[in-house]
Amino acid sequence: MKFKLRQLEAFQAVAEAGHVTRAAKRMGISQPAVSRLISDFSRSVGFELFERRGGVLVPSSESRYLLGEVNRVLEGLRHLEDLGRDLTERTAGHLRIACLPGFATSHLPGVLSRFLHDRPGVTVTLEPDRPERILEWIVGEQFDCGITDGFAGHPATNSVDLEVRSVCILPKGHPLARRETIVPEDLTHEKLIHTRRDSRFFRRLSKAFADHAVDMPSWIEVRQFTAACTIVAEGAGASVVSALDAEQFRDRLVIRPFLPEIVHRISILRPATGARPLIALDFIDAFVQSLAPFVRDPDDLPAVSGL
Amino acid sequence: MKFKLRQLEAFQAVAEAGHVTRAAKRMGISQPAVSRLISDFSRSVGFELFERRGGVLVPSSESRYLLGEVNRVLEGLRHLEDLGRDLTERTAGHLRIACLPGFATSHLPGVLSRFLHDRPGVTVTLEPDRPERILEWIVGEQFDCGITDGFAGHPATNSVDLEVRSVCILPKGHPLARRETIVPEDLTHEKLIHTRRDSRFFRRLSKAFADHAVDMPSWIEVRQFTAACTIVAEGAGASVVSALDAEQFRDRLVIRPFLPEIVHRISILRPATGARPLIALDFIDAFVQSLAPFVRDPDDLPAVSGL
DNA sequence: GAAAAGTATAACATTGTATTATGAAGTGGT
DNA sequence: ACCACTTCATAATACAATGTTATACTTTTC
Repeated sequence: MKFKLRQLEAFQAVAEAGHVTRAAKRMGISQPAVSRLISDFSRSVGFELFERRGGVLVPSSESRYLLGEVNRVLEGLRHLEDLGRDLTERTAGHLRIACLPGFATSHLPGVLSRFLHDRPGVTVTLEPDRPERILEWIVGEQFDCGITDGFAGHPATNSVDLEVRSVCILPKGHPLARRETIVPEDLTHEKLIHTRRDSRFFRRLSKAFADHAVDMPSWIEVRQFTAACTIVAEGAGASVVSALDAEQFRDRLVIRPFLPEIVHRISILRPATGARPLIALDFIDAFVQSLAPFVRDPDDLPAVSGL
Repeated sequence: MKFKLRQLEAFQAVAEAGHVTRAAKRMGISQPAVSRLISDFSRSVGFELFERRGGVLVPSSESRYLLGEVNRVLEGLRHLEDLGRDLTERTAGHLRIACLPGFATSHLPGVLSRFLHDRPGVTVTLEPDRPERILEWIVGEQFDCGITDGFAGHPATNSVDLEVRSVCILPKGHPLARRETIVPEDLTHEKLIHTRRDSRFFRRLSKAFADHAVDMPSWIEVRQFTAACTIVAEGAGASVVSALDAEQFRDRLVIRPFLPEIVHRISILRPATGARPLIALDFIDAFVQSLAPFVRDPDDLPAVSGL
């Protein structure tokens, strides 16, 4: 005795409507179709489903028993279809993101909250850590998406790279703030805050000074751009940092373009093998878009589709 | 996006089996059929359901979300089918019985326990009351089945009547106990316990004495046969009662046939209009069968089918 | 690299689910 | 009690879903 879904729906509709005709109308099909569904169902269970009470059909004592269960099953199915739709539209699911600590506190929260706003069913795990651990996690498929920098490529990952512009930051009211753009020559007598000497960013910066044939000053060495921003915001020194990090301090310091252009390359990683959760691709796309104001060439953002 | 039941089943089967082929085997259909169900389902939800991991199919991160709900829905459906089967086989349902107080305590419990033994899903409401109330309840469709006596017929009810034999009961060791059968003449000098003078049974009994041209003695007037049985069982008097009630006291008194045959007519009622719960008809049938040893003509039990 | 296993696609048969047409049965008003 | 009206069931039939076998393609496995 195998129940057909359609029979259950017809059974429920008739039980609620009290008439075959009205049930048919509600289901959007013809009346004879409902008649047949009901009679087939009745034959398959072996007892009368309804009795007539002056015009209206009332569930028999047997089928009243069934009706409760039928309602539960059909409601479960409706939930299932909702969930299916949510997953299709990427408004449900789970997203695991590993990122550098800087992103977790500065840029990412805003992106995430906008991203989740239209996706009420989506939940997120956000794990800040060092680049090496991020790579491990992506390779091991513990996370759907990794945001890191200084990434040299790995066979078990796919990645998109973004080249974020760098800017010069100055304390408010600093004399150089009047300049439209800052060049190495302007900074020769400033107290310069910069990243560690073994970082790729430091090498690029010092090359810029060398190319301009000026000495590069040095005052404080920091590990993160955010630290440099904080110090400058306090009113001391000057620095060249990623436009992204500077943006968070926009109201506490002065931001000026720095020439020659120095880019800070960040990478967005995905496991090369395994599932490709669409929600993750959607997120990466949203993240890339959010960086548009800060990349070197905003008109040529990398495509996420091929990840 | 309307989910097909078969697609869900295939989805579940493949997720559990890890291979389309094995899922097909488990479902008892061909492999291409499952292939199509899966691909249709996948197209309807809009994302990949499975990814290959070295030969086995693993649910994608999206479909893992779905799988839990699918399992729940399908299990609910299986439950529903079980319930349908139980109702078909009349091993589930609810039975409302109204009966005379005598039945509720003596004969009925045994019948019910045997009836319910093979029907683990069936529940029963048993309500003992006076005949007038029983009729009311049946007419009002508050109960599926009424067991009463002195019933004169009612347009809103169907009934079967049973004529239960009467027997003479005597205290243990009573001189009359040696007789095979008892006739009115035997009782003329006994202390007779009988029902109320306005009862149909009393009139029949006194007519039996009159027909034999002997005086009918009178000692105690009771309302119920059970009361008469109890008194006789205590060792005092004699009585003529329904064989049914006497049976409950078989080990505490002596039972002898009484001639001429006096019958006690009991009626089993059902609402004429409204549902005909099959479980009720089954019960009535079982009840009638249980009375076979006590009716006047056991070979001619009334049919329940027409009720 | 070849054999084996697993899977997808195509062509077709069967069954389920819908349709319209129509007759039977029940309801309600004069 | 009759008649108009609504409601329901059945029949003939169209179409979609679901199953089949045959076969080619891909991936494992040795």
